[in-house]
Amino acid sequence: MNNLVQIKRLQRYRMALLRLKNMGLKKTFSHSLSEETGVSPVLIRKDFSQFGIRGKRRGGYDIDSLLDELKLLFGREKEQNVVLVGLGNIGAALVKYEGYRQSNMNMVAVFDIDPVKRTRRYSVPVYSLESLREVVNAFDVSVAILAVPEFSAQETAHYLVENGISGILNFAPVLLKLPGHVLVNNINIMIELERLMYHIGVRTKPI
Amino acid sequence: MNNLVQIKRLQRYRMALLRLKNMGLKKTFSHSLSEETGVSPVLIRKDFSQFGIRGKRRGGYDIDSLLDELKLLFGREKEQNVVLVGLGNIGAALVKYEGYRQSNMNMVAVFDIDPVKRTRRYSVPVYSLESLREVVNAFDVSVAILAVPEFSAQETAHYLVENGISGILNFAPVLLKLPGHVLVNNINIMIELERLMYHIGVRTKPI
DNA sequence: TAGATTGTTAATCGATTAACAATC
DNA sequence: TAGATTGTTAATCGATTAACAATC
Repeated sequence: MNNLVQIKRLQRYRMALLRLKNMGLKKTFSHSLSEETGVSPVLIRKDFSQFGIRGKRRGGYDIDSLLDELKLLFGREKEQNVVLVGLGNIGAALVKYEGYRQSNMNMVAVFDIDPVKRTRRYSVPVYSLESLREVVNAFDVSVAILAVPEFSAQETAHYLVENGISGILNFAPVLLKLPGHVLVNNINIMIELERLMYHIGVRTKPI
Repeated sequence: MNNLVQIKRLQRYRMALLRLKNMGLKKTFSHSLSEETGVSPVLIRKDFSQFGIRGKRRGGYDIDSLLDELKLLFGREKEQNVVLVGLGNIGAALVKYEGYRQSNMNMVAVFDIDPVKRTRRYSVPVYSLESLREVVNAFDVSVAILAVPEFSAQETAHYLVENGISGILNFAPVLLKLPGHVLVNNINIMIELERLMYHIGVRTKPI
């Protein structure tokens, strides 16, 4: 099993389960989850089975316990701290975003080189990058959101890694070159739009 | 070949090529591109070959022509229009974002149900959702960015599809249920962070 | 020419599915 | 019990890699 792909599927199952729970359902079956997620029923059962999640032979899966097991699997019982670097358009939107609490995450600090931006008042303190190491140590941070301009992304990412960060959610539209032990997830809006357009185009293209 | 995965790789090659071009290089080789992207040299050559992109047996690939061919492949020579729906935190950041032009995309309109938000002045006009169909027809829009709150995402997405949208870049943290012909790309910040944390956690977990 | 690199065909590997046994 | 569903083992399928031929 390609673990990366499998983990993505597990996250997808969880989103579907939240939806079903929200609709007031208590239990579900591999075929219902399949309908919600587009993943085949066998594969769903196999994924669950491989992570030690068991259903009832005839009664399907209990939604609440499924969600609990997934939460456990993703280590979401204990709160995890993140930092944000860069207070531009996207950075500002990300500080104001309210969803962290709900996912048991906590944004403990924001960093920006611009002193003017550091005077802005958010629910999260804004520091100069010089304080990064201190914050990383104090709050045991291993993951950072990188939302700086393209031209400084590589340099800043490198600085983050030097100061103890080992996972980066990168919003800058560049391929970061970092030591092999560092994990990077890229969010690139243009690339996502482009891929949508490509697939739509191909589909509607005359033979 | 899983076309979805292959297309993602091609986009990745392009990002690497832009970096190399930026560094002043004129040509490259499958092994250099491999170093930049983490994809094996054979697979890179195979990908190019399958899309009819040819190198020189001994001289590698010309970066500019490679970029041209990829641009052509992704249909990026002709401008494509998109709309944005939802002017919340993320929506506001996305209107202000400057990268569309560069990718030969054009945001032609923003939609929000809140009349107060419609008075805000951006470089893009803000309308009520009632005008959606008109804009879609006038500007031949097939892709929309959805940045509305979670509770209204499903309903709004459905409305978009009813009015001619067939590709959605979804920022709302929900699994959208839409007709099979509609393509959805999800951008979910919490899920990305969570996956980073999972992989870091697994890696550092004691045996 | 020798060496380096592309491009392709065959082999391998891993992920998904089919078949079916287990059981509630 | 019969029927429905899970969970697993074996088969298939597709994607990646290995091997190598082509050629600049």
